[in-house]
Amino acid sequence: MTDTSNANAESVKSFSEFGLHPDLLTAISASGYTVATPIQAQAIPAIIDGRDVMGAAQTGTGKTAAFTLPLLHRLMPYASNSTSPARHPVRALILAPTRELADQVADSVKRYSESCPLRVAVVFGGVDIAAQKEELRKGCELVIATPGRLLDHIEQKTINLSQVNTLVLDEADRMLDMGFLPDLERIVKLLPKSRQSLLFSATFSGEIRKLARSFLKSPIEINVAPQNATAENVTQIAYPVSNHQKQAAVLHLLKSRNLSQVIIFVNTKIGASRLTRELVKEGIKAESIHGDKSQLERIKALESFKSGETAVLVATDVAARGLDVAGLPCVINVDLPFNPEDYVHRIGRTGRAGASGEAIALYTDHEEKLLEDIEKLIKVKVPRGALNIPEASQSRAHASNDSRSRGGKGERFKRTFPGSRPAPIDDFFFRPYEPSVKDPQKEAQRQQQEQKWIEHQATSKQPQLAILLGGRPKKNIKSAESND
DNA sequence: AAAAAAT
Repeated sequence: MTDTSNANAESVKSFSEFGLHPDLLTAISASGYTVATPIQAQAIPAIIDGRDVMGAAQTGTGKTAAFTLPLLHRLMPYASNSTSPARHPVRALILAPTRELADQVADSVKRYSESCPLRVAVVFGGVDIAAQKEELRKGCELVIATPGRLLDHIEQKTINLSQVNTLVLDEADRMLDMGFLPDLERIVKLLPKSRQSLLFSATFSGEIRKLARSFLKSPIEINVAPQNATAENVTQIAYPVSNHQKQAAVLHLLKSRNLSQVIIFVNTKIGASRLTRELVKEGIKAESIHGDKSQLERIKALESFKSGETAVLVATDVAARGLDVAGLPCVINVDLPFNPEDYVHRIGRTGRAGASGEAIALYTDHEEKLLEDIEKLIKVKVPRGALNIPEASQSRAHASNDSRSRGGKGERFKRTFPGSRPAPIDDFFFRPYEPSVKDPQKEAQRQQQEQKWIEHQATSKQPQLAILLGGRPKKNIKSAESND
């Protein structure tokens, strides 16, 4: 209801102006921040005042700090060194849609609260529940959770939410998309009625407004990002390819451009695993993240990407939203998302915090409609380009010729680099091919799935992927053009 | 059509 669009238009606020707790200011400046982003400038004072807030902001606008800082500020009076669990009831609850996001918010909270005796617990599925129970038993002022595991704790009576005076729903639109509404309702029912509620969402759809009406009380509305806008500092381009060229096109892009790091989005979990395997086979330092991986694998993949150890992260939409990889220069959409809004989120992983970024999309005839839908949504025409993929990489004939050499796969990369030495710049993308040790049962399952996929590809009359069968293509081998 | 989330 409050129009804030012209508030703070010209004023740049420094963090010291908000009256935040000195310990927080120390942590903020230790993180190298001095000036608040627009959403922070608007949200921090409102949250400190105890108001409910409904915030629309693209991720990468400093949204997380916009609520974690004032939240911690308000929790400060409760900070205590007491070891009595009774002295540490849960006073604030942050809910996020994916485990990675919950973890990421927790990272941010922990960074800002490092020096104060506030206790923070992170609660999500896919990991051992016993450790979480123990932390909760000891007591903690702030809990960051995904809804499913939180309900698990609620049922097991290992958490008590009766003292929660602040609720944060992060990425609320995503939570609705994922069907969390019933879970949210169950959780919110357990919270005191008189509390502060904060809701953050990429957009304010009708559904979100409805949610806000039922969970928030006369919220201050903050809208710093035009809806569905893509950052101006992200250069977009789309290349038409045929389906069987996609993999070769990715390799071509990785090798011809001087990209330090890139997230590659695909639409399926199997597709992510497959592409990753092929990239690794090509000597590229790639890892994948998707919902069929164990939580440990997901955490590890994300960590090694964030640390810069991995050059390419192949992801499903589990990573489309909110993930913050500092200074990521490029995102490649190998498949266009079914939902045009997801395109906006995916490419929002780059060009964050004012940096410039590049968003490359590959699209087939089949996906042209999707690209048009995306353009309608973002109200921008995505420039089309042309890729000059080396012919050898796309050759089917070559694939069958060369398939005998499969036994020697990876031979080329057998030499190993010394353990943890950082790779030289020129080798940044490349690392030796090391088949990983796998759970035989899972591996059989995976192979079955892959076989299904391959059969599907065959029946849908798509040419087999050259590289999938042929290993690393030799250059300058001419071949018949595929005719599609 | 896909993906995500408790086990």
